[in-house]
Amino acid sequence: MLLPVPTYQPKSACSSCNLAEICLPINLSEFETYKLDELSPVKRSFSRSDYLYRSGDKFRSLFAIHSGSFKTQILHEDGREQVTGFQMTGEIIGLDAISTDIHACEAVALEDSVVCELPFNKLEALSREIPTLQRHLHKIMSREIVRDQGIMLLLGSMRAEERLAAFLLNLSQRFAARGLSATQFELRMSRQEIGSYLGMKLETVSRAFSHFQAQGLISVKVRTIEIVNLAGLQACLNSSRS
Amino acid sequence: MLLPVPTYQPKSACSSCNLAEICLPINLSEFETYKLDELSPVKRSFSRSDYLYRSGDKFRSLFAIHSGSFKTQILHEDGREQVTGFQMTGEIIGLDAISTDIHACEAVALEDSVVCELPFNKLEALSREIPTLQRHLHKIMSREIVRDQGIMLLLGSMRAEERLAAFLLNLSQRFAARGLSATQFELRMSRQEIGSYLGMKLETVSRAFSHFQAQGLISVKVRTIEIVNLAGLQACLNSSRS
DNA sequence: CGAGATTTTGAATTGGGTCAAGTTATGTGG
DNA sequence: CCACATAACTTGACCCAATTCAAAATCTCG
Repeated sequence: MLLPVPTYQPKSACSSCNLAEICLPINLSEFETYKLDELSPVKRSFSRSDYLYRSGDKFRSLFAIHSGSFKTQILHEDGREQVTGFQMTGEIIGLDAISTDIHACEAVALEDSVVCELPFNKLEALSREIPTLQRHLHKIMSREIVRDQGIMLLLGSMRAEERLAAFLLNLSQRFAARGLSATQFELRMSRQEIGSYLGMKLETVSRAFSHFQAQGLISVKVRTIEIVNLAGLQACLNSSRS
Repeated sequence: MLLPVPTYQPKSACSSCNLAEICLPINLSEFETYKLDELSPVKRSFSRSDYLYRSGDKFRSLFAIHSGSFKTQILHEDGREQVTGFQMTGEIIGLDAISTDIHACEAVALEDSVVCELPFNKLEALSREIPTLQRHLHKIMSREIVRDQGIMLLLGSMRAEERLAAFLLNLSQRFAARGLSATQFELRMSRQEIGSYLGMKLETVSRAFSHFQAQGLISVKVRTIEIVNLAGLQACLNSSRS
């Protein structure tokens, strides 16, 4: 299976980079990287508030975010909706649709973004040939499960300010992992969207921001955030009672 | 790849039954079923409150619940803990551990139970050979993601009684899928555990049960539940405002 | 520049949490 | 099998964090 293929230049700069998620690097041999081009991923561009997919759409592909960011949200019959995640460069979305072949949630661009479309049947075929890729895919899915369970913990047992602190610290880590500042960043989402994600009302989000600022933990100017006292913000989290 | 192997009697009655989850049936050819025996799954028994695995344990296997039921819960550093799910016969647990090779949560038997241990590296090897199994595994993982996101919706946007109604209706469906009564069942978990799962205090769970009973929706005798008015309970769910 | 959207802040309200007491179940040892 | 101890559950009264409603301030973008 491991035929040696000497020198190799990727046909598309994209195929490997997209599966090499920032937080979960994948190391492939040259031959495997070569095989990966069979995916022939297609890049697609989106403007702010464009839908990448909608609830009910037929599932064909996973999407690797090449640049920009998205939110995913589920819609309940009765109109209730909830943001289930914010995804940024290097992250994979669409995993929820594998289960039924229908997208269970919808993905909306939070800014101008580019995604790389990864046809799922090709991904499955390739991961049968490349065990490293197979394991990688499993880890990506499992990591999503762990992430979701972390949100369940947050929603089920934290108070409003703890949730926001956890949210900001998570963003901070993710920006840092991408080589951006861990302490200064621009929020791409509204208070309403943050609130939906964290299970609280937008007013509560706003108040929590103001309170953190008053405590000297952060500096807020609408969507521009600076974490002034990172340790202090972390301390917020550990101050639980129950 | 699809060599015909005529008549076949499963060596162990277990290998196929465990992957053929009740809610997600898998259809394999005889040869594939034969191959599946390479998993050589081992059955293990647990008494009530035994740990199947603990947080931090090295990951080696997934577990198919053969009989009985479990709860999974995550422990936060600060002592906070949250039940992330209740699993019953036919369901697979341990998916969270694939991500890091370390179990992120712990699984505790709610009653005397038997599980089937499925070594994950064998499962991966087999799913490279049996595309149907590969797809099945992906669907199982994806379904867990969808389930978790459903809980996020529940925790983030439902009121206490809606949560309990959703919980009871979910249990009802799962019992029905197993050929048991959809309207009469025994809870295997305490009020405390239900509360942890639903993000509310045990007193609130108890009050919600009492209120449903007062409304004539259910009949509660501690852990014995009868759903008297199923439609009424469903109506509870759709009575949202936001 | 101006209109609509987003955010902030205040005041009043309330759902669920907390604390506490009493009741009912469960399980163990005699 | 019963008695007792302990755990689990229910109910009440009070309280507080977060929601709701409202209005003003600020931002965004055509």
